[in-house]
Amino acid sequence: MSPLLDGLNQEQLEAVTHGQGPLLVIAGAGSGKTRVLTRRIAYLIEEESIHPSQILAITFTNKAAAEMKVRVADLIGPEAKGMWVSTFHSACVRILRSHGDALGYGKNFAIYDSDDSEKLISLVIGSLGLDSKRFPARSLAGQISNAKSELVSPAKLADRASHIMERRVAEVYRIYEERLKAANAMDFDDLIVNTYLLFDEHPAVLDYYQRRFVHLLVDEYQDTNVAQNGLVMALGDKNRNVFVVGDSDQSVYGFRGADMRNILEFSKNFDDAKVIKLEQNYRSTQNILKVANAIIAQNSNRLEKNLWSDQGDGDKVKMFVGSDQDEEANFVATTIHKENAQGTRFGDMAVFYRINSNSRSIEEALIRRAIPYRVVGGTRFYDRKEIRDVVSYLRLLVNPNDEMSLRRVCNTPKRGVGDASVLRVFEFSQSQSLPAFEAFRRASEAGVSGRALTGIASFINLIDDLTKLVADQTPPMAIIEQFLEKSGYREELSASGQVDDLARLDNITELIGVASEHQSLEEFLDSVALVAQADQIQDDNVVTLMTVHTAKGLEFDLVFLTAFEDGIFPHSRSLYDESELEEERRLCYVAVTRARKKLFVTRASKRFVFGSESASVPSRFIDEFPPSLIEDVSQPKSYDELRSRYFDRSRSNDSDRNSTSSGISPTQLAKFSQRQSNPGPRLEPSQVKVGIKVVHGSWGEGFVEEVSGSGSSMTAVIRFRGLGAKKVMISHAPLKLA
DNA sequence: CGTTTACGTTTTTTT
DNA sequence: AACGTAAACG
Repeated sequence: MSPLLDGLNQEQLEAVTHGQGPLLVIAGAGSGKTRVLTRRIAYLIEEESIHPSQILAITFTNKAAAEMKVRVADLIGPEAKGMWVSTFHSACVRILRSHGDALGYGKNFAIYDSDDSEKLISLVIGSLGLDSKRFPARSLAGQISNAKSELVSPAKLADRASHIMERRVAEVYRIYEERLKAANAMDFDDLIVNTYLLFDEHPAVLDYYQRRFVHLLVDEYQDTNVAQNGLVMALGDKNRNVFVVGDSDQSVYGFRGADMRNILEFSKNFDDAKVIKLEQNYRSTQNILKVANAIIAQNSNRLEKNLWSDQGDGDKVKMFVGSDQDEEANFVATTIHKENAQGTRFGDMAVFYRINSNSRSIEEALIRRAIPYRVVGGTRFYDRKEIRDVVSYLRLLVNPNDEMSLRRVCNTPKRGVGDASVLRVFEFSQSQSLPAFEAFRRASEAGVSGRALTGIASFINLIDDLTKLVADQTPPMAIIEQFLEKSGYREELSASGQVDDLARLDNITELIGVASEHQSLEEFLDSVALVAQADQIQDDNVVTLMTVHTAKGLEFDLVFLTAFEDGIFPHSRSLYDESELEEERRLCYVAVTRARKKLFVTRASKRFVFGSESASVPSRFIDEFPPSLIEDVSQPKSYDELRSRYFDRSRSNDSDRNSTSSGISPTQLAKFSQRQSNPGPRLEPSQVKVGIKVVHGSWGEGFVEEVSGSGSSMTAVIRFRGLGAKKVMISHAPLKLA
């Protein structure tokens, strides 16, 4: 027997060796679906003589795609490189870059993220004279996105509208689409929708891809939306070799249009589809699984299945209630510390929360205990102002009519181009049907004069100069360098001398580092546009903090599920809608099933929400945990524990920070965690000696005054100029030799 | 045109 | 509490 099939159970084997035709794999949490997918691909190539280029595999994140490629290559060798393994969005970009012109888009179209599209929608709302209170951009962006993900065009939405408000939404949608097209830009949803339309309207293109992709494999099928499902159906229509894997119990993206029906009705779309259920869990202890099963059993809208494991019972789920969020966070940090002392790697522990804002108190507690961690998600690196500025410039060099980028940077750095002038230029562009950049060139005709006109002229010169570099195929990293010099952007930041601005320069340096890994500007920009939060996860032995959504697909020995309170988890917006509550419950199921060995569920009796303190009620889901599988660990059990709590508190209060009560300032926190997420060349613990001069990424130069501990837990007291002495963890802090 | 100030809004979750 | 936008001032 081929080694490809070693160690597979009966169902896994059946899935991997499935012949032709559609197959639905219902894969419970931890049932080895990644394994099945990779083996399946390898099997197709090795045993069924399918060429790698004939395979299209869709994963949920770019990181998962990269990993899958590596795993398949491990099995069958480097020829796996020719496969398309990517997310829906990446695959669509690839298709649209080569065939999107058939839809009237240039090949150099820009990709708008949700920020860009919300701002553009906001402009449209303004241009229609609508009241931004009654028509919030955010809400409209959501409605438009939902329409798109269900393949509803502006015209259809207008037809369907029964109320004046809805007609307005449809109108905004229509004009938004026009503006996108004029800017030669697509938003995230367009990438999917336009690929769908491309196939729908151009049978020859569809035919080409149908012939090319003999086998389709799609992971996380429960999280596909109508448009994505339509794409799969279209592509798979010819060969019908559609292999989808999913678990409707883990569908947690309903809010962005994901539709469980795609998986529930797969067998209707393909009436000859074979269905295989994977129910043996290889990940968690029995107790954890029993809890998970009990929770998800409360949902009515689901396919029955029962996960089982032949592993031992393991620990009970430990519950902790703190008096407030700090006590809760302290418990988490203390427990992590203890578990680490007993041999669990930091990298095998994770802290989950329902909403990003809950990371704050946890971070503070971890910093106090000098525990290395990384926050995944939250404010993304690519959402930082300086990064967006640079990226906008780069986008303009590829597509000068990218309206949102033009608006963002035509006065960055300051050139005296104010709102009024920008408005004139864009009105001129629209009234004369001129491409946006052309309107900038003819700004004087648009009625711009004086300082603003000079500013625009120098802006255009800058873009023209930089565009020449692109034409000469200058590497992206060199283009950024040139931009920083010629535009005066670097000078503006370094001249200000503000700590924040220096941190921004660091971020840009980091962006240059990422850019250096890319050959062409276009390719670099595509990768920037499509990074997922989960793509930032890397294995370097630190505790991972993230939302439950981001944690989907991951696993850890030890998991903390925090802020488990009604209104937070389940979220207050879903309390009164049964189907939304079911989605929250699935989310809870996802959280619980991430844990291999130990699960801690924590909450606080009161917590700060919107800056004021409010009482918290335990999550209603707690009642669904089988009582016999819960252990309450709230009461401090030993003198040691009491003492360590006291110790933590007092230390947090008498720190030498000159800031106010609440400990760590948000900007410090941001810098700290951002540093975590992007490790650069660091100072080795062994290099640190009392008396040496070092440079800290955010705090500048300082002298080492004291050193204690060793290896990864080594700490030093460093005196920074103007800031006093700080205690830092060497392996954790952004330190370099001065 | 740009900076400062006041007020209102925010927190679901993300490609 | 923190951030962004709208209004007021220089």
